[in-house]
Amino acid sequence: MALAYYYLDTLLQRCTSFSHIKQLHSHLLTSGQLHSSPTAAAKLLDLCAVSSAADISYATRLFRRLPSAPSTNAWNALVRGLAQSPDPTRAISWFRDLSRAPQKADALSCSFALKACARALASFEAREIHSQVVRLGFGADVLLKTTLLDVYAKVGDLDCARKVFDEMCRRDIAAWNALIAGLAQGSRPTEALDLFRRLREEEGLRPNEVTVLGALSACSQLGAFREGEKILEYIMDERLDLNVIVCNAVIDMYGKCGFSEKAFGVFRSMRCRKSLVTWNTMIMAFALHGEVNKALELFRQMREAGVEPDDVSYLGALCACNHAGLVDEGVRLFDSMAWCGLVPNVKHYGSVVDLLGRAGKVQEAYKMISSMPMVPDVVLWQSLLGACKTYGDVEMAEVASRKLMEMGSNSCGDFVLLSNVYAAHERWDDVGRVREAMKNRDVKKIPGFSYTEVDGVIHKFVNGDQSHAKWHEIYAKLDEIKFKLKAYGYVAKTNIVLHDIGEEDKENALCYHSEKLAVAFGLISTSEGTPIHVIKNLRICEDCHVVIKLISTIFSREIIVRDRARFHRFKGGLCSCKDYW
DNA sequence: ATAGGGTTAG
Repeated sequence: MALAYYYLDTLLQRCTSFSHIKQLHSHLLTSGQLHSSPTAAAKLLDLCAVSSAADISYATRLFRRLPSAPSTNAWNALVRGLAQSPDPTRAISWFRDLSRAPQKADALSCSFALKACARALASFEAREIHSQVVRLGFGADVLLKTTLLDVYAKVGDLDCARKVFDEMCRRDIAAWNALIAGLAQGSRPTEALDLFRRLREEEGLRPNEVTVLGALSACSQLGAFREGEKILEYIMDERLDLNVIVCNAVIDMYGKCGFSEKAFGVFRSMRCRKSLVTWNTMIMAFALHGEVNKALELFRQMREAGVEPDDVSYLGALCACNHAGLVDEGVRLFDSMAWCGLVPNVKHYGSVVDLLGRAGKVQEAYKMISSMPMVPDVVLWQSLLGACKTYGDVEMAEVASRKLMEMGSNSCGDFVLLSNVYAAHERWDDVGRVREAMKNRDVKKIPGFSYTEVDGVIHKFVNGDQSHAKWHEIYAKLDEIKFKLKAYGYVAKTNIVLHDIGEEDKENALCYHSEKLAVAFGLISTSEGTPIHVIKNLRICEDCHVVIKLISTIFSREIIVRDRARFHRFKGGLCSCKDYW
């Protein structure tokens, strides 16, 4: 007997395991419904392809044995299921088959196929489907356009995403959200925030949870805490703080802007249930600030709160140990991952190698790299090389450098480190050889920059920068600083500068590092006693670290510097990193 | 009978 549709729907809902699906399949087969009703067939396919009990290979077999030509719905079930499967590229080829089939692709087919492109990072295919969307006459579909925009952003083609956005004749909040989030995730946070401002000022649309997430992520990257706090005010006004993901983003924003205590305040007082990500974000925030004990305490507490740590939690805890030089604790944590059934990934290895290397255990770090079950990446060898520089290990430095060359790394920093190791041993011929190799290769130098915010305006500096409107005053301040430092017995640490320039030039090269310019600018343009926040894209250099410590005493200022890896909080001549970084 | 936007990571 054929099942009535409402009865079929009930059955479909109750299918929670694969054996249920098979039972239903055989029932539809014996009752003849699979043949007589395309709807029933499509529904069964959908169940096989996308439900919790899904089995995509069963779905494809079922599809191929369909008695009559599959309906568009049947195709869609497959494309959707494949788009969510481990190999989303298969969805794209099924979509191509659909385009050649007598049944036409509809807007949904396109949407699912585009999702697959996003997951597979297939930008060429996304373009292809885009043109098909237009040809099929779905060019004005707001939902499809939003998907399209989102896909372009996710495959890294932000300019295309922007173009789709600009061409939309009607934009609702989701379209804005897609672009704001896309820009934030694509490391273009300034544009994301511009768009967020425009949305509020021009369009009269109300930002929702998703909007503020994109904007907060942009603030985290920029270290823009004033903007971040304004967004937090809006969140509280609109009661968006009932959403745990929003709370996580706020915690992250405070953490990345240098306020671990404020982050913890949000963590403690949030009105919704904490998720795994909440704990991980807070642990990482403490780690970033070098507050090991707080990070490890939270790591312990999360279990008591019934939240099992995952690989990201462990990474946060390892990172905390790394920033504090807790070697034994770090190694112990790393080893204990297996007890929880967690498999360390390259980042866990990276963290431990760095931890061992910084502590001077260069051999052990090397052993760790050699014993890794996956291919060590550039970052790992760079950590080892950095350790070799600190501890003057020439042989190991050569090993690491050779690996880096083999891997095609031609970043300036790698050469400079090796050259410094040789220089420390006064092996000038080798130094010259490295310099020669740098000239012969097309060495990439990442320009260092720092910036600081004053009255809502971001002031950015590069090394030796003279483009700022107030550069004369800034350099005058640095001269004053230089003079005062002498009284404290300061001598420039010129050993970290390349060796083919004169001693005085070396001192000058150091003297005008971007972070010093930013700090000097902070000193002359903010009132006494207010903290100065600086963000830097690279790691802070030894000389700047010494100088800024002294500045914090001489001028009684708290100076907070976020470098590539962590925060340095300078106060009263000391730094929160305890000179270990 | 199925569509768009989302947090943590060396």
